[in-house]
Amino acid sequence: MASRSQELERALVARVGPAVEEAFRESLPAWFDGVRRPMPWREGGADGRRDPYRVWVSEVMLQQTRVETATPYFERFVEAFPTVAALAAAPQDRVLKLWEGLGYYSRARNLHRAAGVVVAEHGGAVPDTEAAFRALPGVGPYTAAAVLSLAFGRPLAVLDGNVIRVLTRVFAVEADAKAGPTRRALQTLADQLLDTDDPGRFNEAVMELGALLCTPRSPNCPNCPLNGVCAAYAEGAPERYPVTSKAKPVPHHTVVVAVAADGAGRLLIQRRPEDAMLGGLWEFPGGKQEPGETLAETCRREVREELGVEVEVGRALARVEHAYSHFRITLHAFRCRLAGGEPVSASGEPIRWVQPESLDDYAFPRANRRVIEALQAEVRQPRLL
DNA sequence: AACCCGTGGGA
DNA sequence: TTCCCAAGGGT
Repeated sequence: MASRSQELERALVARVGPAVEEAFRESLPAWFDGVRRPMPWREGGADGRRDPYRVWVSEVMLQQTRVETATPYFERFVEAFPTVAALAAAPQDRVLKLWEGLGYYSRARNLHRAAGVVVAEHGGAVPDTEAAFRALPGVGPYTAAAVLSLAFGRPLAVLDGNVIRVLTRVFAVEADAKAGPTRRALQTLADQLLDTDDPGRFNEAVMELGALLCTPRSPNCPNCPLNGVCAAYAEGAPERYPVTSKAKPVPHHTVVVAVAADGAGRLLIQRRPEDAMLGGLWEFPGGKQEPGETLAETCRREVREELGVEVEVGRALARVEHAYSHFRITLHAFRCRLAGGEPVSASGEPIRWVQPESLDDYAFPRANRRVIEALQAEVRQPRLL
């Protein structure tokens, strides 16, 4: 009894004939050479080869992130940490500060950890075999195939969102593109199509096609080098693919944070646990409003629970709407004053009193950064009451 | 397998 | 405004 992925695999691979192979291995790379966008991690060194470390950093930053968004982060990051050894030697706070605003912060923590492993176990050289590189934290099937093909010429086909979109269209795949069996079948298909003479060029060509022409909403089929072999184009409705299940509704929470100052005007911040969401970043103490609570009550309870001290809640400082990956919040920030006692973190995480100007030295999540912006705007234009 | 994990931009 | 989703990985 064949599994669903095996059945789909056979059906797809059976459709790979000379015309399809020529389209993917000749027409597509030729098109790519003409439109290839310059990117800082695409520059080769004196020997014409790319620095595996820079390719690696770029691929991690590009996970679920647009090229335009990642590019300035990449420039600053490799400037600060030019080598694996430099990254491994850096304190995590500094790594997270350079990642601030890019999101999915476990990527930064894992990359930092992985750099330590590369130094400790591979003499600082990025592993050039699939098994060794894949074993590093934060390196999954996509990143392994991307780095090893682009930097070392290994014959591994990438399967990312672009490739999934291109393949499900060319082959008119009706199955749920995100489901495991479908992904496995598409990986096999990509492996089959891969041009082993220049895997890096092939992989980048498919991804560039997905980014520039075979886009989710309104694909530019008339200019596509694959339109002669594309089933979705022949059907006349390429945007119907890939087929995916509907996203489930996201919950909404009301969150309150305390911007508490001491006599010297310093503000109280705390670091989030490493294994939590936004792990390792700093924030103002606070938390979710519970049913029946006023905002001030939430503020007092959260500070009491987290730091063991009472606060007097002052006036509202900011109201921030923010969407995370799987829920939304409305965040209310209040000026607060400690009513006595020294705050002690109940979770054991570091807390710190810092001058408002020094807040820029710490990595904060976006919503907290909005609160800081409101704080700084107030300094420039003080309230008169 | 299903869920968790950020953010910004475009339609 | 709301929704989608972008060079995914971990659990």
